[in-house]
Amino acid sequence: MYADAHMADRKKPARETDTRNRIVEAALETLREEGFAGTTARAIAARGGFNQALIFYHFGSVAALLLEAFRATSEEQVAKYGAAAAEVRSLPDLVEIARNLHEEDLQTGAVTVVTQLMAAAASDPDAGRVMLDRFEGWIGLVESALRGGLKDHPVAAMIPLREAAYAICAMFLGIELMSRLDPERSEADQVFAMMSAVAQLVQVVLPTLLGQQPASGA
Amino acid sequence: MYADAHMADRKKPARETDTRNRIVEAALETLREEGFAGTTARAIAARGGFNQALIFYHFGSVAALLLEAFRATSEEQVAKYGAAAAEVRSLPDLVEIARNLHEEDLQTGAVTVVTQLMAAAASDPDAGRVMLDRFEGWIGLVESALRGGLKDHPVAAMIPLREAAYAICAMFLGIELMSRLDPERSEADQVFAMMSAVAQLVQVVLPTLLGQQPASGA
DNA sequence: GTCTATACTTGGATAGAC
DNA sequence: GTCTATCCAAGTATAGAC
Repeated sequence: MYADAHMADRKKPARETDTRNRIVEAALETLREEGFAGTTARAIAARGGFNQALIFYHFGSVAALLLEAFRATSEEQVAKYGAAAAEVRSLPDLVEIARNLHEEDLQTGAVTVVTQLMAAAASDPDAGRVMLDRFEGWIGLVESALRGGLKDHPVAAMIPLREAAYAICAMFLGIELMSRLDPERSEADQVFAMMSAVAQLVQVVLPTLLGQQPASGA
Repeated sequence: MYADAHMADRKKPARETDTRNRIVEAALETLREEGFAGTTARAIAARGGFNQALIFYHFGSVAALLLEAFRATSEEQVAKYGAAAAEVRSLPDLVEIARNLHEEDLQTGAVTVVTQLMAAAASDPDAGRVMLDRFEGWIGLVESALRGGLKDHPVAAMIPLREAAYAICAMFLGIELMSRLDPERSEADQVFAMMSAVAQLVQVVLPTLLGQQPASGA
């Protein structure tokens, strides 16, 4: 057995081992560039410029490393976008955040990593459950953004926001999944424009028709 | 070189070789059950009860087989749901179709196959382009269903239906991707219920508010 | 903790008999 | 057109030196 250094590292709050982070970074990068199928121990090590054996010493297996990598990137992203989500006061605000995240993903592939790992986890029930658990952070983020955006808006009472958030997250993952396949990535922009139009419609037109003030924000 | 039997088989309209179909079926089944990572030549052959070498004789490579399998399942599904889509006269109709397709996917995994192949194609530009091309059939199907469902409906003129169809397809793929990870698959049902509510809202309430008759159907 | 070397396994692909 | 046998490349993982 190896030294079990990959277990319960949370005890060392100060100065997480540098190497672990390097490995996680290299894993994410590989996932982004090569896809799940190409994310092997050798490929990760080559990209990170360290030894392949380190992966097993620190994480025990490639699969365990990938789950850990997902946790890391997920926490980071949720923290990053959570602040923005808390500021959402209208649906167009939310669409704007989504558009930014999409724009960022074109560069960093942060969401691509999620879709790759989700697809991979489809054949591994244990990994699947872990992934889903950790994805809750995203759904919760969108749900609270919806609550912020639809404050005092009549539709907030008409549809379950948790499910709406789920659907929105799903749509976002699907868009990344599809748009990755297009080298030009031309269509996603128009899709976000369409969503903007819908958001405007719901935010402004609908309340007016109901004889209310349009909800604030926008 | 092998006999190039995998090229240009379209010339033989009558009685496509039996074996090819068996192989394609086995490939789809494997993709469904084992995921992309587990879909190897050996696994496919074992599942289909034929020899591994046949894959290379008939298709040249595993990757080529998978693209062909996607074409087959895609055409079949589009044909199957295209009829239903043509009958769509309201948004709730469309949601109902989506719900049925989801229900079917729980059994047959037809959509799971798509998500698996899309994720896999993310790291192969050529395959990606082919996948996207062939996925157009789905987008077109949803778009024409939208046109049918929103006939004489005011929002049809307010949002680009092509983009809306794209987003709906993306959402559907995302839902399958996510719900696959949950052994109970409990949440998707509620998500479809939510979409039903939204569809009703758009279909009935909105036109009424605008002083029109609600669009027919529903 | 990190490196070298290597054991072991699996997968893609082909040759050649039938 | 199908099967057996096999080659070779690539993957996971570990042992053991440093």
